[in-house]
Amino acid sequence: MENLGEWERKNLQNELLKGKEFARQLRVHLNVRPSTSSMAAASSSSSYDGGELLVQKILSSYEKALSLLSSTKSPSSLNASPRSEDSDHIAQTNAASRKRNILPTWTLKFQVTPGMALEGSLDDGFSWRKYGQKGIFGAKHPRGYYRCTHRNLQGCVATKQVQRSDDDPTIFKITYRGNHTCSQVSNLGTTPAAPEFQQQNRRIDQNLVQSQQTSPDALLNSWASLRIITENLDTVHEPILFSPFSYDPTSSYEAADRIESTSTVDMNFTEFSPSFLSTTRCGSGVSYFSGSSSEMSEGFIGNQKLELQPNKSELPEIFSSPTSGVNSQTLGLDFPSGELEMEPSFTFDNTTFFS
DNA sequence: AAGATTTGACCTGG
DNA sequence: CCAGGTCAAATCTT
Repeated sequence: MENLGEWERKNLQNELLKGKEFARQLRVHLNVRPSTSSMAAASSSSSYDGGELLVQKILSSYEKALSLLSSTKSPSSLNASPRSEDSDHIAQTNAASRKRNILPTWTLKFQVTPGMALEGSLDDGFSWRKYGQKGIFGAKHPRGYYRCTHRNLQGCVATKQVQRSDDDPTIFKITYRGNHTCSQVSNLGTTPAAPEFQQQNRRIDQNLVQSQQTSPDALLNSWASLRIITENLDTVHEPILFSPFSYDPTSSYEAADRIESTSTVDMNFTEFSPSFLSTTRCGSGVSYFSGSSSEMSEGFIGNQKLELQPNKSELPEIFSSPTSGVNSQTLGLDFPSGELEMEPSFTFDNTTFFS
């Protein structure tokens, strides 16, 4: 029985402030972007402006979230979602169930390729501990329930549910609930990932390192692309930022006005497991994504391309632990300047996911 | 031995 | 009452 209300709120506020600050820094970086400025000024101006625009949106989102947060005192103020109005009348006798209502939720979809293992719970960079599995009415496959490993130690409330798709068994729907509030950041090679996955991790990490060291494009190729599908995004209508996993502990929270909205990210993983993301273990948040609302129907639809324009020096700062300068150690993702266009082509090689 | 997973029981909201 | 979510004892793994 934890009473995380105040604690949660504090954390949220802290992270929002951090995120805001980082966004500010990003803006500075964007404004003084050195290398590509002169030569590529003309060619990249549009994307550059887009970056500035993104920063502004991010900042305004943070402002909004912070003001929402500070305008109220009680933890229940987090329940600023549209649906909260419905639940306002609900008796607040049960903190747990109430907490359930206030946690931001979003959904990813993964497509796996048969043959390879699916250990690590589709390792998304966080360490999860399975606490339940249940058959779901009308679903062929059971749903797995995971919570953050550091739940007890750090009170991290993040949970996720993993369910294999009925129609396409290679597709997994992963629903994340709550942002990570734990602060552990692991280093390369010391990830608490699923043991049987570690050999694979090592290999992949090496690939990653090589990708980083050789060319950012290689990494991008590894990333392939991903596609975002959003669902139930009732309040947000413009794409802001997508980080598929746990890159960015500092920009991870969904804005308060978006709590309970759900976005779906579809991605295939080809030959490159996201386990390389284990370098950012349990930061303070998983991804933050939003997108224009689009109906969510079958498979991979409603593709919405996200354009990221990370700079070499900028991204690690965003996509790393907020607590310290572990950038180079965490991901060190070197994105080339310019557009990063993602489509679903990651492929998981896991089959024992629901063993 | 400690931590993770499994699994049936229990709890809660609709 | 039922489906979904969580708990916790038993079991497994390292």
